[in-house]
Amino acid sequence: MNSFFHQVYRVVRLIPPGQVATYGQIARILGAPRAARTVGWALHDLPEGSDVPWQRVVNARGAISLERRGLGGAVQRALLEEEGVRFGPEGQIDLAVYGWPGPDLAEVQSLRSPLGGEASPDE
DNA sequence: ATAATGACTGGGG
DNA sequence: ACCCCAGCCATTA
Repeated sequence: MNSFFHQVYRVVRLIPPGQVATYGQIARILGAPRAARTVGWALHDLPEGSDVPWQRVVNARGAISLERRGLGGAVQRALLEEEGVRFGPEGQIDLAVYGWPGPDLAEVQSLRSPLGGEASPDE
């Protein structure tokens, strides 16, 4: 399945340890700048044993959205701290420091294509 | 095909 | 700067 969800997973897998991206940023990379909520849903749909580093995705404020829902946000925070990400007094991450720059423009094209590695000759 | 949902975001009070 | 409200979008029922 080459759904939007799958594309989200591809991008998230590119985020290196010690860095974080926002839902909106992922959406923007995929060409759907207003689909931030859908990105969050994609991660929600993620199975436990997946190889997707879901913990590296936070909201635009640099905070963990899971914590607001009262779920295992502590787990996400612990995983990030293990990677070297430091949290502010309000439990917020300084995106200017730990924010992921994003993939190269060339990478973006392959991310949007049906195949994971090869880019298709459109646009 | 229509309606509801959600790990979001930006703007207004 | 903080809280609240309405918009947005892909997936599901």
